[in-house]
Amino acid sequence: MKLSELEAVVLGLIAVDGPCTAYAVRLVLKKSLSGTWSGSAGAVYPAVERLLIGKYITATAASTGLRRSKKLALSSLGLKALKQWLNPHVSPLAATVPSDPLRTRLRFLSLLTKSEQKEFLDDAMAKTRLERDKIELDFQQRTDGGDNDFAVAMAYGALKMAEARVDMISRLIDLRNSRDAKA
Amino acid sequence: MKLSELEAVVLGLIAVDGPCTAYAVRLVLKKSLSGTWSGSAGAVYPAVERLLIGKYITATAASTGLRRSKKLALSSLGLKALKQWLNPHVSPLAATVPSDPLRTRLRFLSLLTKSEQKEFLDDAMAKTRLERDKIELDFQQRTDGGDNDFAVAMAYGALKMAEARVDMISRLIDLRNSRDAKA
DNA sequence: CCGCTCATGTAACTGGTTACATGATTTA
DNA sequence: TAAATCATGTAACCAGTTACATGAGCGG
Repeated sequence: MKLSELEAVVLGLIAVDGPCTAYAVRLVLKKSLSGTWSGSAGAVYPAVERLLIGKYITATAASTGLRRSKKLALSSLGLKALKQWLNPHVSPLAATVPSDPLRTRLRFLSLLTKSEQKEFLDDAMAKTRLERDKIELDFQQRTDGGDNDFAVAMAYGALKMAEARVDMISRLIDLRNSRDAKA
Repeated sequence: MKLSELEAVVLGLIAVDGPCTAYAVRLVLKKSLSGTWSGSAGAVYPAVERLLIGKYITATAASTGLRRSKKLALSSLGLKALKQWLNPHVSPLAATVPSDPLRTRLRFLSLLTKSEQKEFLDDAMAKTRLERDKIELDFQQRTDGGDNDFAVAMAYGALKMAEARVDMISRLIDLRNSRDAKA
């Protein structure tokens, strides 16, 4: 009854995006802006298999012509498991600040020379800005497109997070510039 | 020459915190505010072993009395590997917005009843606020304590990220409250 | 002397990655 | 008709988790 993060997301997608194929789930994961979800076959199909074994979902053959295909649907047990997973008591990890590989790397920047540090920070600035712009666009589209509150909130959260990263880098660059100016 | 995220962090800690024991590294990971790093023996010791095999670090026996202990030190090869790891070209993942288990869960909130949703959001609000306060304190301490720029920047980034999460939740709550008021 | 912390490890398990494989269908 | 995409899967590999084990030193 304890779902992995991927299992839960797959189950959740089957639940909210209606009965669908495993492939459809894969595509959603692949296209998600966050790089966390690879949506690789080697991850998704075994996860679906486990969900089937656990009776969290049911599969019905739905072949269009000769092409084999399975439509996956949520079971009542699956809904129960999902609600469990959503229970904050069960997933305390949802409370702690997520780790950020970029932030992690800052810790070790002192190992680089001054010019290497500058290079790193300039690159990070450019990339985080780019990312923020991409997400801002997505947020705008969802807002204008009248997506449901939750989807908009997710986009908003992602945007704020992207802005946090830009802030972090630009503040560091400014700080170092002012230090250099003084010296 | 391709380091896992954990291997790189272990290597980096050995590099910046001077020669130290594997246990010392474990403690740093355990105490880190972000829940990503468990610092479990089963992860750290094998990682150290791999770094030793790869000649990224060297070990010298440093037993105090009868207690066995190994001091780990960075090698020049290790420094090279770390610089590689810091190279943005090598770690593009550092550019994408990090995934957030809380944000992930928002996507599936529509499966809950209205009151369950409220419960979830209120709990999330309380917890993210608490987390933000904790991190704010840490940031203050580092600023006042004259920590180096990078450590302060990391704390700042973590704070901004915590604030982003609070924003995300509070905005969603407000939005739903105003919807309810209208209805 | 009992229990906690220091300090090291090991073994079983699990879940995700990479890469491969198959065959049907669509599109250029 | 060749290439891309739909749709399914499998197998080897790897790293991290959980849990266990050992033994020295230290504080109450």
